[in-house]
Amino acid sequence: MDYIEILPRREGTVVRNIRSFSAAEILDCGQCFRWENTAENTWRGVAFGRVCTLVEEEGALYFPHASVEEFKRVWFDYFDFGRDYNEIKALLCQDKNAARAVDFCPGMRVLRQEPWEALCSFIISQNNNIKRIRGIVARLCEFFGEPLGDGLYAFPAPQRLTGLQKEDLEPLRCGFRAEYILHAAQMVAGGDIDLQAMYTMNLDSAREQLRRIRGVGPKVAECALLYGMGRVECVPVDVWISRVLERMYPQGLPSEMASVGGIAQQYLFHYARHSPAFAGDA
DNA sequence: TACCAGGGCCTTT
DNA sequence: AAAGGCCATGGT
Repeated sequence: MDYIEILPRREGTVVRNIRSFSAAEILDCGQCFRWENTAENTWRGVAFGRVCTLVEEEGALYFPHASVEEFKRVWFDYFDFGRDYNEIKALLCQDKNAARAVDFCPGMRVLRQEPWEALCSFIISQNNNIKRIRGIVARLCEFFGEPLGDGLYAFPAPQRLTGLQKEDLEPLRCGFRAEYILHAAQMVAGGDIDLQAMYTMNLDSAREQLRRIRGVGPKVAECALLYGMGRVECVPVDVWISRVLERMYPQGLPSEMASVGGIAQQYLFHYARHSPAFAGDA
């Protein structure tokens, strides 16, 4: 297990003995849409209604604006420090293909984002590219989220969006997704769907409930469960993963990986999109 | 069943 | 600079 050390600094918190962490791999891989590389080794983002600054140092991570208490309460779980990635990587690397992907991005992790933000973000993500998704999400937060200073905004709660008409979302320029967002907000705010319960409930029931939302198909439901509800056995299949499955796993992912299939998918997705080796190999 | 809407980014030409 | 491909879902 990674035993990370969490220590106060005069300003903020430093975390040492971190393995398996690369901010670029984690924050710029299409699993989240609100982090920016603001300076060398420095990233700034918003999650759980809080601004977070993160500096990658030699063998450590520095959170200049987070107290030890806030780190433990919010960011420890968000960055999934409670999970032993070394153990998972060891398991995945028994397979030759997965080992290549893990070697390509050994600092990858699956974030534990807020359920509503993940659901809403991945509704926006459908039939869309990462650049544009980031723009739409940014405008959604600017128009409807609580200001947090520094020109940053919280992700708007579903309650904030109920009662809006799709015309009200025109400034987001999200096209046909506007009515999907509003329908999702109504279902969640109205209690028709309990996102919190989806952390632990039967997986197929969760999938079924999510798919009652207009605009939520199998891919989006799987993304919401994986990135928003901590369901790491979920494997969203987009075109990239579909290529990976075709070429590397025509019989499907090995059953040994099933319990962490979503994490395996994260390595493989990044590998397929960015490795010249994958692109070059017909 | 097959096909298209919606729109902006990307790659190729 | 222009053209064409891409994308997840729902509706026709």
